[in-house]
Amino acid sequence: MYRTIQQSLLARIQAILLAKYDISLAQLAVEQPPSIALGELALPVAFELAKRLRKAPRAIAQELATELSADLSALPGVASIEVAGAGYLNIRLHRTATVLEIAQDKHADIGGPGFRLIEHTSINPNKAAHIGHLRNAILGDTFQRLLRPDTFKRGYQVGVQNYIDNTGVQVADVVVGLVHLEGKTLATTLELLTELASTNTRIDYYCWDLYARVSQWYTEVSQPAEELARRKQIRLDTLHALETGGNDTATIADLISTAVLRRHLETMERLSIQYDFLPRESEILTLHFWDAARTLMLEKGVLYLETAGKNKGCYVMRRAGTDGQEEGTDVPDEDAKVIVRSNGTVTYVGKDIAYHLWKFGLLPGKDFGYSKFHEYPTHTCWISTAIPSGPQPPTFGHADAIYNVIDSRQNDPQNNVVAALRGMGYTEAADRYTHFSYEMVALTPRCALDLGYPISEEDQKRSYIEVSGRKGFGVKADDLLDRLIAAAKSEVDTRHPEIDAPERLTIATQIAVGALRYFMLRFTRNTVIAFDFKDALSFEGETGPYVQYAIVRAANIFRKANTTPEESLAAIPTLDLSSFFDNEHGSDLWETWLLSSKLTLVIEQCLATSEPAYLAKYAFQLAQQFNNFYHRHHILNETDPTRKAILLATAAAAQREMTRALGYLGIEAPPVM
RNA sequence: GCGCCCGUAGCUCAGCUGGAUAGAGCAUUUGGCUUCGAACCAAAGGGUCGGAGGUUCGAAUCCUUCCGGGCGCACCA
Repeated sequence: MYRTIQQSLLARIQAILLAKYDISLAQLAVEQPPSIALGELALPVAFELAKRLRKAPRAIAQELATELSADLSALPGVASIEVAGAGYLNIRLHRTATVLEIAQDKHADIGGPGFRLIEHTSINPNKAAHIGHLRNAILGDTFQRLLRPDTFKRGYQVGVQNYIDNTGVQVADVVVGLVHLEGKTLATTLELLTELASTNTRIDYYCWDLYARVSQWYTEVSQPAEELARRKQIRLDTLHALETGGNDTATIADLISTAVLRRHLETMERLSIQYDFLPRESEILTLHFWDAARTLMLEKGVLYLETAGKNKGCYVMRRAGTDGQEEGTDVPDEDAKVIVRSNGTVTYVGKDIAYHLWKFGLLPGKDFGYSKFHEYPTHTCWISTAIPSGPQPPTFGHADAIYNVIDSRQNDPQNNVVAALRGMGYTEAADRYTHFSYEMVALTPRCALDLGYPISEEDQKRSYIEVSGRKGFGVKADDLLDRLIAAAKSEVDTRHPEIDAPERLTIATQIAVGALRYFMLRFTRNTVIAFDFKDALSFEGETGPYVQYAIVRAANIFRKANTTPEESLAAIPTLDLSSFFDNEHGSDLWETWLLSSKLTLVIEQCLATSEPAYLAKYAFQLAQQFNNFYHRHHILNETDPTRKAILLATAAAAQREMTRALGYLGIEAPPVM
């Protein structure tokens, strides 16, 4: 609702500026005054114009105010306009009219045409998911929820994919561990998988340790140089076998990576995170996506053969952010990015360029085969295959815009892919390519010590320490979630002994997920999260459970009052609201309504900046506002029936928007807690 | 050396495209459960917004520079 009023106001101002001063401003700032007593909206536009019109800001503001006030009927919801301070244009809303609109759930719509592809999670399938992967998946999933069509907004068509690098060195390393450290064959690997399944041992946890052992095995200082060289060669041979396919080594890799992938999907589903499609690198290789991309890149002159210098014999591309060499000079661009090695194999960036051309539907004659991989309650998750089989899915390529949730350490490679697209003349695709970048999750030294990792004195002085899958150093996603559930469970057990045990577990799980998802979303993307169990396990203050608790409190009121939020809101048009909002005394009620009406505005802000943290912040602020309201007004004891009905409706409006906001954050509100 | 990010209260972080007295949470101190549940609320203390210049009516926000920290810069993925 707030958004609607804002939009009509801005349109009106711009029309006036054009007519009166012949000025058109693309962007107009709108704020909220420091106190509600000054109004609901503030426009600093007069300051902006002061220079250009060579007039005092206050004088301009006065002119605009007069102009706007002349036809208030053109501004629905606006009660008055006045000049304040050094030249602010302060707008007061018609409170009761606005409350009526909010009660009827009128709000601006969000959405548009086009298909948007979001890639997130993308964990190498050779180890358990850790807290860094959680940040990625939670960011991506939340953003996807903000875009997707639902009952609140028209939204955008979206596809969610999780890229699986099943033929890379990381998987190869685990295969090296199985074959060369554990002495496994294809047959005994199968036995191992059944054994792990029967003893309820997680394959991803098993691989976590094995991967760390292999990494250590490659660099064992006690070994002679020849032995280490032999081990490195084993690694390269294994990687080569995976890329080629059609051998026992590749089959072992496929068994392991698929089993680990299934665990990842389970882990993420615990957090209500789901996918539509799992494109795998193995198909990008076997379906020769790169060949089509290379042809295209050569045609467009983006890719060229280097004939001299250190990259002689390689196909290279100008690196992102460099000017390259002058035309006609013979000096090789030493800084160029190698795409095809001198031995003819393609690098990671090359494969990524091919993959991204596919995403935009720009890779001629190439598509994945698809088959069903996993069934969610509401939809199917597909996986790439070399040969299509059975029923076929909706189209996943041909995106109009893409969002890649990938951590900031991948800035360079991502920029190279964009540079390739741009170089090929696909400027529109390049413009609609969003690297949804975020900083890593690291551990505080104290946390690392608590977990029993040896930390050097130097590291102990740092504010955080980077996690490392290679070293097996980090906090596993499922372990963290289990600890959160246990902590929430013990609270629920003591607070609600009357509830059945399974129900208590459900509630504890909802609280744990709420705490975890909120924790990962409350930081803005480019803040490094220094992870600490004390903060992550907290259910108080600025946390998910705080918001959940506010919703539960509201629910209790309606239950005891023997009514529903819907009924309470429906009663608003029948009430005489005037004496309750249109004075200073009614300001705290009004502020609750006003804040409740800002969800659309906040979502649009999140989408425009690719920053879900704003929504987390909003959910918390609204819960704070509600809790304050809750303590100030004892609704059930209220004797004036009109006042009681208005208080109930106020609680209902806040509860409705808190629930929605949490829904977009992927957090459910438990019935009790 | 080059590129990106960060530096705001004791700690962890917000502060949107420059705007009205710099805000939260945690921690500390204090007050509030016979009340719709205290996973809560209220209050207090606590900040030269890393330093220095500059642009502007106006800078935590933009520009320059310096200091401190992080992460990237392979014929690895």
